[in-house]
Amino acid sequence: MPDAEGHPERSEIELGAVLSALADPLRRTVIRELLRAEDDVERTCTSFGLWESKSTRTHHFRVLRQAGLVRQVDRGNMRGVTLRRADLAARFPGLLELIAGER
Amino acid sequence: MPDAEGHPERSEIELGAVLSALADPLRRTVIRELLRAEDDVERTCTSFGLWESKSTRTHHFRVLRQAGLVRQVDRGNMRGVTLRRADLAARFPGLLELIAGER
DNA sequence: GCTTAGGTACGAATGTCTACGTACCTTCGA
DNA sequence: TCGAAGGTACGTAGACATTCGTACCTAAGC
Repeated sequence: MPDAEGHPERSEIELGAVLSALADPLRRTVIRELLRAEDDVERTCTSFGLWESKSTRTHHFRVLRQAGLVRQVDRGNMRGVTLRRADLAARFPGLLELIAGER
Repeated sequence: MPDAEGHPERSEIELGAVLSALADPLRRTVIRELLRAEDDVERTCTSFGLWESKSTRTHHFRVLRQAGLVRQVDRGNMRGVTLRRADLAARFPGLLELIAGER
């Protein structure tokens, strides 16, 4: 279980990193998907639609994780992905609504 | 007066372009400066602090303009820079507050 | 007319992002 | 035990971003 780490604390989440992460349309799609689900559902990385290759996916989820947008828990076999809804709402109020409202 | 154009309409302002533009700390600084001023003050490009070279500045202001964040009017000699406050507030409510609240 | 200040355009160098293949790891199910 | 599924790590290739220098333009002031 290599680096399941790289999660910043709530107070360490930086606006620049968040905006950079959200600048990519693929990553915005992932966040929008997570926002659509009511509560903080845990999803697998593959469950978001099969665009791109495995390694590319890993890359994008690492960016999201390191920026503080999602949390990934190691389930051995797989990785549970959850949106850090409360942290983001507290740190950057209005941000998630902005993403949710796209398109 | 080369391309003083490249301003998207309000409805054409895309979230992706806006987020990309705001991902850069220099450009966020410019927007924050503009937000600090009460009304839609027209400022020159040079008035934001003298970081970097002239051509780099031009580049960053072009990104901001093409993303729809600022408006640049040709005053012959200089270029008046204004924040597209109303357009942004209408299209992406909460966005500007997010930028203003940084740091 | 000349100079200066504020800007743009273009090209080049450098750097960062994105995407991919390959190899490898871990668990679940046959 | 042997796949197969879900992921990571690493290296690499191509695309895009950032920065700069240089040349050029326009209006204002002398």
